[in-house]
Order: sequence, then structure tokens, then C-alpha cells
Amino acid sequence: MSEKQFRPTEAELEILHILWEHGPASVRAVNERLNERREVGYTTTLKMMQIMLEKGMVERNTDSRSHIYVAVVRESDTQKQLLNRFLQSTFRGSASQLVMQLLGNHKATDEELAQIKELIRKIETENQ
Amino acid sequence: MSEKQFRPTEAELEILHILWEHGPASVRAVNERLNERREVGYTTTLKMMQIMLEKGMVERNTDSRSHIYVAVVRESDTQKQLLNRFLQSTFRGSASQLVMQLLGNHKATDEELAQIKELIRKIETENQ
DNA sequence: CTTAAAATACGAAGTCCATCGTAGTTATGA
DNA sequence: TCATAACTACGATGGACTTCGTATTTTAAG
Repeated sequence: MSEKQFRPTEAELEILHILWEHGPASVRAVNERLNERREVGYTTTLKMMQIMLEKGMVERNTDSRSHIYVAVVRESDTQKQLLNRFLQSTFRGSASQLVMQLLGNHKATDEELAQIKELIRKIETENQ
Repeated sequence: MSEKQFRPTEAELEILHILWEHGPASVRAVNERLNERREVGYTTTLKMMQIMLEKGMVERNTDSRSHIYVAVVRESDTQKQLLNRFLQSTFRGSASQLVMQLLGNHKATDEELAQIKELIRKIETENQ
């Protein structure tokens, strides 16, 4: 299980990122975080989170007057889901082409490069 | 110049991939290619390509009755554009996290891994 | 020349997304 | 207690995307 087809939109992703990072939060709290990045009306955020509730991406606790929302989907699962799709549609499934494009454009710091090298080393030894 | 903000949709990308791979082509030809993957009506493909023309993603030669379309945007530019956005929205800009997710899920063949290693080596020597 | 096939042009519908306004409800503090 | 602030519910709108049907034009064959 857990192989559901969650496909959060960009606006939904923004909210999920906040919930993933800060844990359960009220609409007010999420809206304030959002507004650090861009202007969004309170009821817009509210509506978004209600829709996400319908879609099953989040759950909420309604004990107190201001409901507390929590992410149901996991960050890594969501990223995996979206990445697979992106890989297909934009790079026709070629992972190396994607990485080339990514690394070829100075998108990674030295530290990140080191991390990636380490990961490749692990995969290779693992494959022996 | 050439730093325009092209953001092809998934359907548009499918068509671009065909044009990139096979070069200039008629609507009929593109539609046939598309139908190898999924069922699409001819006029749907036609309309899509006309919209892409408006958006400036493609140009066409109308000398002959069946117009010949050609991609204007470059594959690598488009991929770069989409990748940057995807990296931001899904991985909050962390390139290494993206690569981890990608490689951590057996999405790369041994050959691809080798290519990536080689690329990293080049970047590193380049940075000396 | 006439007709049928093939192509283009274009409007329109349906869906999804993001946004917001308004109405109604609940708590609180003066 | 009662006015006000804070919150939820929900409808509606506008735009982008995708799809397709219909009308029109062009070509080619007989």
C-alpha cells in the first residue's frame, strides 16, 4: 500500500513543505509562513488546505476552534512520485541526462557534489 | 536574449520531444507518433501545435498544403528551464536531495552512473 | 469540371487550479 | 451581556489546458 497517486500541485506543495518542516500547524500559522514568500489571502490558504483535506493529503484536529493540520503524505514519497513523472515527461526517462543538466549548470555546491559522489560509491559497492 | 520564460505543458512537451527527435514534421506525422503512445484525435494535435505556434515554441513552413512544423526552443534550454522550477518547488532547491532520490531508487543504469561520475570528475577538475 | 479526401481554422466545452468575497459561527474581554 | 475579533464554510470567478466537433479550404483523381 501507500502507493497512492498523490500529485500535489505547486501551491499544495508549498503548504506541504511548511507542514513537513514545522509539523502540525493552524491555517493562520501556515498562511503567515506562506506570506514570507509571497502574498496570499488568508481564505485562499484556508480553502487550499480544505481541498487538501478532501484529497487526503492532510488530516486535521478540530478539537480547538482553530483546526490543526498535519501532513499525511510523506515528503520522500511525494518527491519520488513527482520526480518519476518529471523524469518521464521532461527527460524521457533518462536519469543521466537529468543529472547532467542539473550538475552542468552549477546547481550543486561542492558539498553537494561530495554527497552525490559518496552516494554513487555506495550504490556501486552495493551492486557488486 | 533566448532567456525567455518558456514553460511547455506536458502535452506540449510530448510534441516537442517528437520534433526534437525527428526534426521538422507535419501535423499528421506528429499525430501518428503521438498515437503510438496514447490515443489522440488529429484535430487535437493540430490545435495544440497551433497554440504552440502562437506561443512561439514552434514555427512552420506553409509552402505546401500540409504545413511543416519545427521546434524553435532548444531541448536543453527547455529542460534547464523546467528543471530549475521543479528543483525549487519539489526539493526546495536542494540538488543533492534530488539526486539522492533519483539514484536511490534504481533509476540509473550502471552506464548512467559511470557517465555521472565522469561528469562530476570534470566539474571538480574544472573547479581547481 | 466535379467530387471526395485531406488539411486547416476556430469555437466551445469540460476540467482543474488558484484566488477571494461573503456569510455564518464561536470565543473573549470590556 | 454583547460587540468584536478570529475562525470556518462555501460559492463563484477567471484563467490555463486539453479535447474535440464543425466549417471551410485546398488538392488530386477520374
